[in-house]
Amino acid sequence: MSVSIKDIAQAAGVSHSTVSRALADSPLISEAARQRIQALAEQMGYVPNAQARGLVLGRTMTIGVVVTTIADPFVAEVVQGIESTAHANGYSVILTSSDNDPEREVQSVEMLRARRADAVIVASSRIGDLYQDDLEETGVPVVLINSHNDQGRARVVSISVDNRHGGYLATQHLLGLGHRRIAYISGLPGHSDDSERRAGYAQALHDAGLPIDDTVVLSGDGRASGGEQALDALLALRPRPTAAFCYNDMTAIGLVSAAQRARLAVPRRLAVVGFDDIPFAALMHPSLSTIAQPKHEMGRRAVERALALLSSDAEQPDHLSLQGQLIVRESSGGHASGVR
Amino acid sequence: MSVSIKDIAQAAGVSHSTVSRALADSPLISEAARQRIQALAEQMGYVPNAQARGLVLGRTMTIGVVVTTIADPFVAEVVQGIESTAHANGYSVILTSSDNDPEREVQSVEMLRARRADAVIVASSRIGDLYQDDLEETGVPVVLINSHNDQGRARVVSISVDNRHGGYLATQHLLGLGHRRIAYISGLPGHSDDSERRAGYAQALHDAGLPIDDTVVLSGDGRASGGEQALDALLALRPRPTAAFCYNDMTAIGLVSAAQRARLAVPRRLAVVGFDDIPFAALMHPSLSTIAQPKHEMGRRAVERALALLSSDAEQPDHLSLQGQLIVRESSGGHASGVR
DNA sequence: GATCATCCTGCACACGTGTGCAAGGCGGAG
DNA sequence: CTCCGCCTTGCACACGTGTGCAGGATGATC
Repeated sequence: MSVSIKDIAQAAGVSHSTVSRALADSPLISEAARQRIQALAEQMGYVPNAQARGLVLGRTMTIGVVVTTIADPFVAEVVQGIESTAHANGYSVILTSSDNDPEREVQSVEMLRARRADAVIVASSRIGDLYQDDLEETGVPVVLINSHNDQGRARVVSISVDNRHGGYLATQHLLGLGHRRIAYISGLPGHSDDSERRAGYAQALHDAGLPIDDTVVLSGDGRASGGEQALDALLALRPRPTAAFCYNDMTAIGLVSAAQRARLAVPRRLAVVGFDDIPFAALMHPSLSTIAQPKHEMGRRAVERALALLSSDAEQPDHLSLQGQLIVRESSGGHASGVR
Repeated sequence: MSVSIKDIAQAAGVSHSTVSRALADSPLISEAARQRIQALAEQMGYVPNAQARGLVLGRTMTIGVVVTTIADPFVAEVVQGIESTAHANGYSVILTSSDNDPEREVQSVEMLRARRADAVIVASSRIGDLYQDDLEETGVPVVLINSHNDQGRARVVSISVDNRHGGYLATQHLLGLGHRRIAYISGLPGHSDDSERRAGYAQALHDAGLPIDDTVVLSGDGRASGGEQALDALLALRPRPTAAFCYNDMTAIGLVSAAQRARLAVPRRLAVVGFDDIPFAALMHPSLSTIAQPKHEMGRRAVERALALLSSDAEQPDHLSLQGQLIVRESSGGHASGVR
C-alpha cells in the first residue's frame, strides 16, 4: 500500500502526531523538524489519504453532480464549468448520470450520501421529488441548474438562464429585421422554460404594438423531430410567418433541416432563431442565430453558490437568474459569421 | 451529522459490531437481531459512510477519469459509457479535466492518488509522460483510451478504435460509389491516429488497384478551420478529386461548409466522409457519412478492463482495438438518412 | 447433572489522519 | 540553585466501519 504518516514517523523517529503537524505547517512544531519531515515525506512519495482526512474533519472536499446524461452538449459544458471551478477551490467532482431512469436517480443520490459529498449540484432537467426529500434530510446544500426550488426548501438554491429575457431578445431581434409575423415553436408542454421563453416572445410582440396570435404558436417536443414536424403546420398558416423563434436549438435545427428539404430558403423566406447555443449552432449551414446560455458561467456560479452555502450560515437568495446573450448568425439573416 | 452504526447500536441496545454484521448479512448473526436491526437502520435513515468503509477495506469503489475537456462531445460520450458501466458495478466516478494544462493534469492525478481511486481511466489525447511515472508508482491500474502505452508499463492497458480498419472502410465505401480520385484531408501531423487512418486509406486504394498519389493528401489540423482551408488546395488539383476522406468529422464539417460557400455541391460534385460520428454529423445538412467510433462501448470496455486488472492478477493483453462502423449518410451520396 | 458443541455477541484492534492535553526539556530570571 | 514559563513532543482519543478472537448462553447428549 501507499505510505502513511506512520511510515514517515517511523522513518523520522518521531510520533505520527509530529508528522501530521509538520505537514500541516502547524506553529506547534520546530522549524528544524518541519523541514526534515517535509523533505522526508516528499522523498518517500507521500500523498495524504483524503478518506481518512475527510473522516476526521467531517468534510470530504467533494461535490456531487447529478445529470441526466453527460452526452448532452449543454450538460457537458455546464459540467466543465463546475469541474474547473471546483478544482480551483480544491474540490473534486463525483459525476453521476441518471439516464432519466428514476431508479438510477435515487441510487445516484444514495451514492452521493454514502460518499458524504459536501454539496450536490443537479443539472438534470427533471427534478424528481423523489430525492429532493432525500437530499433535504441530509442537510446537504443543493444547487439546481435550470430548474426551480418549488417547495421552498432550505439550503436549496437554483440557477437558471433568464428565459423570459432571452425570449424577448430573440423576438426583438427578428422584429428589428422587419418581421411582423413570427411563429413560436414550443418545447414539451408544461415545462416552465418553455412558458417563460414564450412569455418573453409575447412581451416583445406586445411592446412592438403587435397582436398576439396563438395560431402561430406551434408545438414541438424539444428535439429535432419536433422542429421538423412543426414545419408542415407552419407552411399551412395563412399568411405564412416569415420568421420563427424556437424553444431551443435542436428544435431550430429540425425546422431548418425540414425547410431546406422543402426548398424553403433560410433565412430568405424563413428566418430562424434558436435557444441554447449548442456547439453545432455555429457549424451548421446556415449557421444558427440563437440565445447563448452562459453554460460555463452557470457551472461556475453553481459551485460558488454551493461553497457559499457551506461556509456561511447567512441566508442566500433562493434563485439566481443569468442573462443569455443574443448571437446573430446566418439563419436570421443578420450579419453572417462564418465557421470558426 | 448523519447516523452511524454506533447510533443504531445504542438505539438497539447492542454493540456496533453486531450492527455491522447485521447490515452485512453476516451468517454470524441471529435472524431475529438481523431483521430488527435492519428495520431500525432503515427507519433511522442510515446510509453507510463510504469513506470509513474504504479506509478499512482498502478499496474505495472509485474510478478516476482524466479528460482534457468534457465539453468535447467525443469525450462526453465515452465518459457516459464509463459512468454507466461503473455505476452498474457499484463504482463511482471522479471526474477531472485538465484543459490541456500540464500543471492541472499533474494536480488531477495527485488528487486521484489522494482519493485512493481504485483505477484510473485516461481519455485525454495527450498522455503526459508527466504523470505516467506518477501513476505507475502507485500501482493503480490505468486504462488509456485512444492513446498507447508506449513505455510498456505494467498494469497499463489501452483501448482504441481500429483506425486503419476505419480508414479502409471509408475509402472502400467511396470506391464502391465509383470514385477513383479520392483526397485525404489529414489531421495534425505526427499523430498516430492520423497516420493509421491514412494507412487504411492507402491500403484500400492499393487493393482496388489504384495508384497512391501523395498530391491528393492535403493537410488539415483536426478542426473545422483545417477542413475549410483544405478546400482551396483541393480545388487547385487537376484533375480535381471527386471525393474526400477526412481525418475526422470536424475537418469534414469545415470542408463541407467551405464547399457549399464555394457553390461546390456536396455530394454531387464532392463526396465527403468523416471519422468519429460526433452527434452533429447526423444533424447537419447534408448529413455526414462517417466512421462511427464505438464511444459508449469504449467507455464500457475501459471500465471492464480496469475491473479485470483489479480483480485478477492474470496478465491482460496490452491493447484492445475496437472496430468502427461505417455510417452512410447524405454527404457521400449513399442512401440518404434523414434527421431522426 | 455434567460435559461439550453450537450459536451468538462483545471486546479490542485496525485503517489514516487530526487535535486537546499533559509532560518533558530547556532557557532565563530571581 | 531553583523556579517558572515557553517551546516542543508524545499520548490518547476521535472519526465510522470491519473483523479475529474470546467468552457467554443455550441446547443436546451421555
